Amino acid sequence: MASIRDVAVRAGVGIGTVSRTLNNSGYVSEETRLRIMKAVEEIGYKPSAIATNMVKKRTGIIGVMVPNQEHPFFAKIMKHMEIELYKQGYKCLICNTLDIVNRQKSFIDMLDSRAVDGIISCVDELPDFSNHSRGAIVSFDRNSEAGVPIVRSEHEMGGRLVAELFIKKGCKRVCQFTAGLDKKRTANIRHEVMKEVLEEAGVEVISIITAWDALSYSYNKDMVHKYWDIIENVDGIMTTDIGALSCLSVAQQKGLSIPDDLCIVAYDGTEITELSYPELTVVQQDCAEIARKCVENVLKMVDGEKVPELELIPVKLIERGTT
Amino acid sequence: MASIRDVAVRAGVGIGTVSRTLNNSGYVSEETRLRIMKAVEEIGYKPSAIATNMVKKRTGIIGVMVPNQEHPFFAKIMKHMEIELYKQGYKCLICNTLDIVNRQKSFIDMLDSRAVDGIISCVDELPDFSNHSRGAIVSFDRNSEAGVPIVRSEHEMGGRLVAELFIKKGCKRVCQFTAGLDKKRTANIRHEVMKEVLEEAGVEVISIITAWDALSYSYNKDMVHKYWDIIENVDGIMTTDIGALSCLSVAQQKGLSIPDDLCIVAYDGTEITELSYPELTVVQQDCAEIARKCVENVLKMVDGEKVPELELIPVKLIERGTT
DNA sequence: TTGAAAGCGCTAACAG
DNA sequence: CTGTTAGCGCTTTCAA
Repeated sequence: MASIRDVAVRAGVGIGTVSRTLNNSGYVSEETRLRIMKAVEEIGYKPSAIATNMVKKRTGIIGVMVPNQEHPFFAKIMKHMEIELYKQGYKCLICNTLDIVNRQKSFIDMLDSRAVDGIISCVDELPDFSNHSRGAIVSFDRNSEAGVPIVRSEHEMGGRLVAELFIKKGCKRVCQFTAGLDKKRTANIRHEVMKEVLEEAGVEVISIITAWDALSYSYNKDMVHKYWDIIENVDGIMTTDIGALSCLSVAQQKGLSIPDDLCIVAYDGTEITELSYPELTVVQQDCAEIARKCVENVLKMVDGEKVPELELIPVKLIERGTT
Repeated sequence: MASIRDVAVRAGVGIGTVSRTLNNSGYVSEETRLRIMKAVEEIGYKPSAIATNMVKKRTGIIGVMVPNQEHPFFAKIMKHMEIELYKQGYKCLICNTLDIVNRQKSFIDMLDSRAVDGIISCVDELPDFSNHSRGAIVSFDRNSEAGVPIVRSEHEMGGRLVAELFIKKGCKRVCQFTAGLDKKRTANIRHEVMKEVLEEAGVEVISIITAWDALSYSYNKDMVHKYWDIIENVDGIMTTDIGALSCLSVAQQKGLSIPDDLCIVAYDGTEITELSYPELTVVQQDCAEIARKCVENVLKMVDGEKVPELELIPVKLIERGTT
C-alpha cells in the first residue's frame, strides 16, 4: 500500500510538502502542487485514516448505543443521528445493547480506548463511571444517574396531552401499559403525569406494568390477550406504537368498534401508526430534533465545551382515527 | 492520557514487557506481571486502540451501507449484522445512502483509507471500482455488476411460492407493485418469476412500476389510492410489507372484505406484518441468515480468502389472514 | 525473561 | 516556499 513517502519520492519532494498539498495547509507552489497531484494519481495513493487518527488522536467516530435498533423508534432516531453526524463530518458506530450489560460495557470501553470520540447512549443505567475518563457522552430518552447530560422529549407535556384528549372524548376508565411509574425512568413520566391529570378529573386509571419495551411484536399481542378482561372494560388506552397497534388488531378481532368502544392513543408516533385502519391517534416524538440535539451536544463535549444537563424536546398530538 | 510508557516507568520495566503482559504474548514472570498490573491499575491506564490500529493496520470495523436503516427490512438486517459482527469481535459502522451517490462514494472511500476493514453493501450500483483496491466488500439483496460477491434471498423461490398460492386460492387477476421487471436488480426477480408462473397458469398479471422501495409510508398509501381503480378489479396483490399494509388499510377503508374480495401477500415478512388485523400472509426473508452469511464472507475476504460469487438464502411462505 | 530499538504513516513545528 | 525532524502509542524483532 502506497504511503506518503512513496508520493514524495516519486514527485521528488519532501513528505512535509506532500502533506501540505494534500491537506491544503501552508504554502505550496502551484508547480510542485501539480507535480505532487500527478504522483498521487499515478501510484494511486490514498492517505491512511489510521495514521491521521494517530497524530490527531481522534477517530471522527461517534458511537450510538440503543437497546435494539430494529425497534421503529430507535431505527428512526438512529437514522437521523447518522445523517446529522455525517453532516458534521463524523461517522456513526452502532451498538445494540439487547439489555446485555457486557455489551454496554464493552461499548463504553471504546471511549477509554479512544476508539470513538464520543458516545450517544440510550440505556437505563449507565455503568459506573468512577473509573472512567467520563469523556464525551450524552444520554437520550433515558435517565443515567451518572451526571451525564440528557436529551429527551417533554413527556410531561405528552402525558398531559393524552389525558386531556381522553377527557375531551368523555372517557371514564382509562388503561395504560407502562414499564413502571417510577419517574426516574424518563419514559414513565408520561404515564405518571397522565395518571395525575386524569385522576384529578375523576377518571379512573388502570396501570398495567409490563416489559412493554420489548421489541417482540408477538409479546405485545400476548399481553393484550392476557389482559383482555381489563381492556374490554375500559374506554381509553395509551401505550407505545407497537402496543397500540396490537390493541387495535386484537380489538378488531374481538369485534370492538374503534373508536366508539375504545379510544387508542399511541405514544412515539413513528410511521407504522399510519398503516392501520383506522390510523392511530398519536403523541409524536420529534426524533429528528432529538437526534440533532444529541449530536450537537456530544460534539460540543468532544471539543471540551459544556452542555446543558437537560434538553427538552416538545411533542405533538396528532388526532387520527382511533380517538 | 496515560500511555504504555507511563506504565513501564511506574513498574520499573520496559514498554515491551508491558505490552507482552497486556497482550498475553511472550514470557513474563509472574512477579513482574503483578507489578505491571498494579501500575496499570494505579494510573488507570487504558491502551489506545488507535495506536494498536496503526501497527496492526486494522481497525476492527466493518461498514454496513443500506438505503435507509429505518426501513423495517434493513433495520432487521442491520441489527443481525451488528450482533454477528460483535460475536466475531468486530464493530459496525453505518451509512444510510439515502440514494445519494456522494454518500455511497464517501463510504466506499473508507475502504481505501483503511478506516474500515471491509464493507457490506446494499446499493443498486456500486461506484466504479477501477481505481479502487477493491478490498473486502460484499453485497446483499442487490446486484452490483462490479464482480462483488453477493448474498441474497432465493427470490426465484419466493416468486414461485406466491404464484402458487394465488393459483391455489383461485385468483384470476393479480397485481404486483414492483420497482421494475429488470432481473438485474435482484429484488425484481420475484416479480418476474411470479408473473411467469402465473401467466403460464392462465392468470392475468398487472405490474405497476413504482418507486416502491421508498420508505415513505405516506407515499405507499398515495400509490394505493392512485391505482385504486386497478386494485379494486384484481383478486390478488403482492408487494412489500409496507405496501401490503397500505393496501390492506385502504381496502378496509373502502369496505372490501379481506381475503374474500382480495388476497394480499407481503414480501419480506418483517414483524410489522403481524400487527394488522387480519395479519398478513407473507413470504419471509431470513434476515438473520443473510446477515450471518454477509459477515462470514466479508471477514473471510478481510483475511484474504475467496468467497462464493453468489449465496442464496431460502425464503419461507407463512399463510396468515390475508389469503 | 526482559529491555532497547525500529518502525506503522502521518502531521506539525522548525530551520532554511 | 520546502525539506527535515520529532513524535503520536503501540507491537515486534533482536539481543542481552
